[in-house]
Amino acid sequence: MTLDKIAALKRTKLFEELDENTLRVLADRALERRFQKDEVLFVAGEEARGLYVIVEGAVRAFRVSLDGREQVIHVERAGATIAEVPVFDDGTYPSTAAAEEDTTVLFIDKRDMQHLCLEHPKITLAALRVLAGRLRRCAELVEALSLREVGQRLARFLLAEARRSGAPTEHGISINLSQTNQQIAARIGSVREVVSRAFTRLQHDGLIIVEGRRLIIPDEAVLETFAGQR
Amino acid sequence: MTLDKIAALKRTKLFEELDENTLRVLADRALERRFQKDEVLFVAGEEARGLYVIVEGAVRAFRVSLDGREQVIHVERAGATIAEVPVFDDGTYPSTAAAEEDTTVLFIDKRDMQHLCLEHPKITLAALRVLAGRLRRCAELVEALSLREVGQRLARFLLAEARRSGAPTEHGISINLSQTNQQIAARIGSVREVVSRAFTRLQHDGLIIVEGRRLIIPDEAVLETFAGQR
DNA sequence: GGCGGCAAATGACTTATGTCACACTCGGAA
DNA sequence: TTCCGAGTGTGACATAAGTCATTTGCCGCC
Repeated sequence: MTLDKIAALKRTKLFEELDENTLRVLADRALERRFQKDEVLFVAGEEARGLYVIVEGAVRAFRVSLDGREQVIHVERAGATIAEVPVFDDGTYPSTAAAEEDTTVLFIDKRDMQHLCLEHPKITLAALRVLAGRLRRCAELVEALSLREVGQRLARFLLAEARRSGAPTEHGISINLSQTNQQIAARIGSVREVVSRAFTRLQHDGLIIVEGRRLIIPDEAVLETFAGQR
Repeated sequence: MTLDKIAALKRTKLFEELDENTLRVLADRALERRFQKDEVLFVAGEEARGLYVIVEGAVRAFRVSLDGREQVIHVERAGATIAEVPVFDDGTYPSTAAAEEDTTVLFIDKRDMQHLCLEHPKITLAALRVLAGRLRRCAELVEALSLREVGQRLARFLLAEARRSGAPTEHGISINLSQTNQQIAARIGSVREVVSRAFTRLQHDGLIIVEGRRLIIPDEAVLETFAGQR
């Protein structure tokens, strides 16, 4: 069904401004693909063939060290796109990408994208905004890795999760952690055990309340201060 | 003198494709400013007013920790631009920027840039490529900080310097280091002393030959292997 | 209702990195 | 030449973070 493809495209920052006709054409050329959790979409260094629109699920872009440790560069969810960088600068994929959960994507050929950009300058502008945002986050990550310790990085991660999926309750913001400590570690640049200890520490200091995989941030401002957020 | 302004603009990736007339108009509206070494162009978090084109010298964009340690996000030299991100996504400056040496820049108002983009889609495309490249490097930096140790990060830094300003000699690639160990530390995410030791180590292992602030990389490939470069 | 397996917690230990202190080198200015 | 200051080198030490091994807890499934 072409219909939900169109809807999926329209949800993205990149294509939200396209008219119905162009969307339809694009949707026709877009390939639907499904990936199971941890299945790899593409590998860093490969020649890039196109862009991925996430219809459902989530994808992480990451790098791996020789000993197998992963560092996540960014995670994108439904409505976002992956692999814009190599599509726009004609290089290889800068990171490896894998499904963070079972995921459905639309694949759009690089050439289709490039033609589209020439005909619809709005897409180029939208892409520019997307990349600018990603660059901001990337700089943030660099700062965190270099200048903050693990506890602070975890605090920042939790604050981000709270903003993304947290629910206010009478005792504070409640979060259902969908990630394992392992996954969190890969995002904040650490390892499982250290994340586990950092959690214990935050809880002990009263900055968070942990109940299994659900947790509560009693006071966002206090946690932000601890995180050294500006 | 408007003439050298035009030349300076034409040297950039962003404006190289503009015709003489548009360049002239842009040059007229561009403000020339000079900064001494370590003078600050703008501070992270400030409302962004415009874009900087580096005419001469170099500028570093960085973040600082509470205890004053700096982490450089990127360094740009003559012919490059600084602060595209906030100009294109209308936010605040993501990092603080300071002159890495005595520097001359052209300041272009954000609005001028935005108008220019609407009238000249090529600029938008060029900007896209610039940001894509920057994102690549930023991901590289994240990987290095998270998954490589200081010795490897230093090796990567030296390889990059070799490519930028190295000269081939009969004994290998020769580099004149213009940065102090302090500056290098801020770029690779470490501190002066540790960089100093890392240098000693690389030299001891025969990966580099040091003669004061000039050094030689006898075998680029070997150093690359050590750096864990793909 | 018990079994199996994955993830979390935790103690014990190692290590890379950062901190502090101090001595040394070098080049420019007077 | 001598002095000065900035930058470098290096030993001694502190510590956050990573590694390893083991236990505990939880949850789904047979």
